[in-house]
Formats: sequence, structure tokens, C-alpha cells
Amino acid sequence: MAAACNAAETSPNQQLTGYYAALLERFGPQQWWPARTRLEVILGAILTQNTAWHNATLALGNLRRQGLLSWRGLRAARIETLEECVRPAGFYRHKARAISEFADWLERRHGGSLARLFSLPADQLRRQLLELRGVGPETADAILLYAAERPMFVADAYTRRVLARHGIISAKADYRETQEFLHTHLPREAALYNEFHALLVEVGKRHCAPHSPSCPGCPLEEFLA
DNA sequence: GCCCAGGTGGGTA
DNA sequence: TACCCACATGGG
Repeated sequence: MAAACNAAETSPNQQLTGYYAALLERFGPQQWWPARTRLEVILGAILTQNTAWHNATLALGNLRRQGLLSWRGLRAARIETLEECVRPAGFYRHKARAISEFADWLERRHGGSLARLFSLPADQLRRQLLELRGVGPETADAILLYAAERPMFVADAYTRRVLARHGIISAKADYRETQEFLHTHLPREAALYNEFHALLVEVGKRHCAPHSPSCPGCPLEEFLA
């Protein structure tokens, strides 16, 4: 029998820990982020905005074929070239501009050094990233977590949908509220946030359709039963 | 043909 | 602050 989505009798910490264990048991380690380098993590974080990851990989493949997967390459490229590469990921004008400005900014502000950028304290790094056009809270946190290995939970649409569907957070909880909840009730560990977020995306894709009241076959419902 | 996908930024009240 | 809307392509 499918469980009612009511976990009120256990603490949020216990719920989240139990959810994590249940997801890990069902799906196994997800080995995120699916990228080869920190630069690819950053580009992927921009390219996947409101876009299926598959389309982001098409754009990354185009950039690779054009020899643009380096800061020098990106800075030297014409914006029209970037737009053409990025087109499969949608919103291509925005994303090409964001990538181009990021490359210029890194050169200007940090001498083109990702090591220098990522040596900043997490709060300062996040503030700097948020100053960039096309980098909002989620993209900044994805870069912090998956490229800089800082413990910032990426409270994306899947995370919010899955947690809300199971009554863990309010359906109205926004990005900041969801992230604060997770930071409050989970150990502040990058490896845990990495794996948990990836698992939430996986369960969201497989079992948690938008606008559906339930999640058939969802391991979280079995956990609650 | 419609819905959805690992958001962000600008405008308006 | 809180909504609303534009931005765009590819797959099911």
C-alpha cells in the first residue's frame, strides 16, 4: 500500500536521513556532477538552466568540437560562435552571453584562475558569482557544490518538488527556504549534499511527475509505509 | 501539437 | 515584496 505522505512523527533530521538511505539503496551512488572538469561543471550549470541535461550536453559537445572548452578559447570566441554552439540548450542568446561574460570576468577579477576563484571563502565566492549576469542562486550553488566542493545544497525544482510531494517542506517553499531547511537538518557536508541532490533528481525524474498528487513506485513512499 | 526540462532577469503594481 | 512574462531548443 502506498503510504500517505505524512512523516510528522519523526524529526526532520530523521526523515531526511531516512530518505537519503532509502534513495541510496534503491538507486546507488550517482557520481555527480556529470562533467570532466571544473570548467565543464560551470558551463553545464549555466547550460542546463530550465533545460533538460541532454540538451546541455549537446551544447557542451559543440563547444568541445569547436575547441572552446578553455577560458582562452571562450574569451577569444565571437559571441555568434558561442550562440551557435549553445543553441541546442535553448535560451541560447542569454546563455552565450552569460558564458562569455563569465570568461571575461574570471580573467579580469581572478587572472583567469579557477584555483584563485575557488580559494575564496564560500560566502564571498557565492556573492561574487551572484554578481554575474545569468548566474542566479541555483547556478551559483551548483558551482559551489560541484566545482568548488563547498557544502551548499542545490535546492532545484526536483528537490523542491520531491520534498514537497512527501510533506517534508511546504509546497510553497521557495529556493531559499528549502535550502535553509536542508542546511539546518543535515550535516554540513559537501559529499552528502552532492549525493543527496543527485538522488533527488533521479527519483524526481523517475517517479515524481509535475502536477501529480502522488509518486507511484517511489522509494520514499515505501520508506514512509 | 502539447508538455516538460537540473532558471534568470526585467517590468509592474 | 510578489507576481508575471520573455527567453528557446529537443525529446516524449
